Amino acid sequence: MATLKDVAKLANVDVSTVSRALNNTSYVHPETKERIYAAAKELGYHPNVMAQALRQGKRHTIGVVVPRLHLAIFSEILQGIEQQARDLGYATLICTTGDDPKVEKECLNRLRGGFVDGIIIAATGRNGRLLRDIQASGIAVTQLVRRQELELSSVVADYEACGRDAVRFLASRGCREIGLITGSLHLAPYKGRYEGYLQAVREQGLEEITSTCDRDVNSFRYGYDCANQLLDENPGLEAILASVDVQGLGAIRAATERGLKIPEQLKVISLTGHRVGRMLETTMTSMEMPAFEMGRTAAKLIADEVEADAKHKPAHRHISFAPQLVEREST
Amino acid sequence: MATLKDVAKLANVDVSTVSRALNNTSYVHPETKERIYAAAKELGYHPNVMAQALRQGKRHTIGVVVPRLHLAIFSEILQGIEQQARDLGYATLICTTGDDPKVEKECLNRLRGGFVDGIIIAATGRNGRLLRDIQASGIAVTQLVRRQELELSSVVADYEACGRDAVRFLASRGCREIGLITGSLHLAPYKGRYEGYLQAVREQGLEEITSTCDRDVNSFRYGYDCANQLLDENPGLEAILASVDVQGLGAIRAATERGLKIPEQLKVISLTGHRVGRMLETTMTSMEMPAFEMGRTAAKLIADEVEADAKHKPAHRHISFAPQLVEREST
DNA sequence: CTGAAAGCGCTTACAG
DNA sequence: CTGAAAGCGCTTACAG
Repeated sequence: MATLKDVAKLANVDVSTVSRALNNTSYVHPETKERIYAAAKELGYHPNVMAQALRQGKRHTIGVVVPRLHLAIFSEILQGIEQQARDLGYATLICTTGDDPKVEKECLNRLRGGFVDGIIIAATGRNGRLLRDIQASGIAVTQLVRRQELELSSVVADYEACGRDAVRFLASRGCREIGLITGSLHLAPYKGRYEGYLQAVREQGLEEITSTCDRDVNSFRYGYDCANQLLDENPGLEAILASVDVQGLGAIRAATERGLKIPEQLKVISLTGHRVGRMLETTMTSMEMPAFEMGRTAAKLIADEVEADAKHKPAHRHISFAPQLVEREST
Repeated sequence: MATLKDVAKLANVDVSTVSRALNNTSYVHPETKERIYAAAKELGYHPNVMAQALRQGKRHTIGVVVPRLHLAIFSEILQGIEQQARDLGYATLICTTGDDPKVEKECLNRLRGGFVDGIIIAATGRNGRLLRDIQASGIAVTQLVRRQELELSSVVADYEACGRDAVRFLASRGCREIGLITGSLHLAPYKGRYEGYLQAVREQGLEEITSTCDRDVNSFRYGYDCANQLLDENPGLEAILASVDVQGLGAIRAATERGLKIPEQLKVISLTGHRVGRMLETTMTSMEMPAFEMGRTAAKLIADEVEADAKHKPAHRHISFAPQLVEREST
């Protein structure tokens, strides 16, 4: 790799002049500039970004830490983050944790060591202290999807509304027995959906019917097993709310295998839609997430904070997006 | 952020001693070590990885450049890359290009400038020269899924076998009219699947029936439109081969809307399965990709090359994986 | 066992 | 308009 020094030698000037010419950071005699450009081109010079970063103290990079990418909403949110970040001149560095606190800790420690200016994270919730430390050490941190630390900025969806609106919608269609497939209430999105569900269920004078099981929660199988459990225990069940799309697929499959007609005998709604619902044989009614926008917003938040003067950093902000009920064939 | 210097001052030793103690790179008196550890802990010291990298010339980071993550096989392959990379002590930096050559170029130029030791890429094919330059400049490059440059290592699936095996399987079930939804033949995977299809179709004495359309190729809509086109033009069509899972979803939907029973009146196979087929109402027969293994292998390849002596770099290697036909309800 | 020095590749006051 | 020098935070021969 050619360095500034090589270019300087070839162009017969000092490295500082090369730096100024290439970065357009001060006037350089046009002829000199010419020579420098030619030399840089000839050598195929590319600046070493690590050296730049070390010198300038800015890395122009955002780290994103999410539990998983495959068949999850995070891969869609990431598109928004990446696009916005690119527009603002930032690169994006993605880490997945599989929701393992240890892996998450490793990721964070790697990132904090100079790799990034800011971190966007959908956290396990077990490294809150570390996250606050990182923020305190001068790296901007924004929570994504899961809001666990109130002192850190966050971009989330209104999960309570998801649960509430879905129940109200079903009630307006005459459903009285509505089951919810949920997950660990330690995770804010599951808790939120549950609370919204509960509120609407009570308000409608219905009974609470929920199910969890002992599997990877973001999976087809989780939805499948829970749906079967709900149907076994509630012969009169009229509708199932799945927390996420892949659970919804599992629920639909379970219903199909039992010979239940959707939506006549059973209605199904996904409370976290990310473009999957409309692709199915029986399309699935979903609370569609503004995932792309959420990603863009998180990236913007981080960039704003990074670029603010150290003296008046913006206060942390909590932003919540409203998902939208998109009615399809499963209801 | 605390630096080595801060720790040195607090522990009353030279920075070099701190470095040696923290990295266990030479004997340090136990008592001194103790003091240093304590000081590091007190200050919450974390090494600046950019400075380390600049000094050592190694970054312990692999860049991954893929067209997209959402609902695509790349998000599954990435799990393999990340896990293997982590096991080998590398971080992973992901960029998505949306298959836009310009964005790809930007990504590559950013990565080459010191961010990574190696790059794994599913390329657009329009930056071949740049990729060879990068490899020549000392950054290891491995192609993923799409093998376009024969001088660069690659990890791909046997796409010809996908097309061939699927046709043979259908022929053995008595199908005679088999349509293929394909994409740009400039991309190796599409070309491979098409050629395998063609070979088997001829060998079975059948007629070639293909379809493309003018949309984003990795989409539900692409599969939906092409399937409709195939069905319109070939009233006797017995089976559809979709290139990727989301196209398969589109094809199934198109068939359903026409009132065709799957598999009795129409069979559907996805030639690039990544765990979606088994989640459907009518589960989809697929050529399942060993995506996780492919990811692991690509990461291993890069790491091997990075760690080899500059003198005897391993020659480039082309590795091909055999997908597996998993029969489900759609055939 | 530990310190002083050089240097990774860059940027940026400071002179002139 | 340009050069010489200092320094970002680290590692690593070189002495002692």
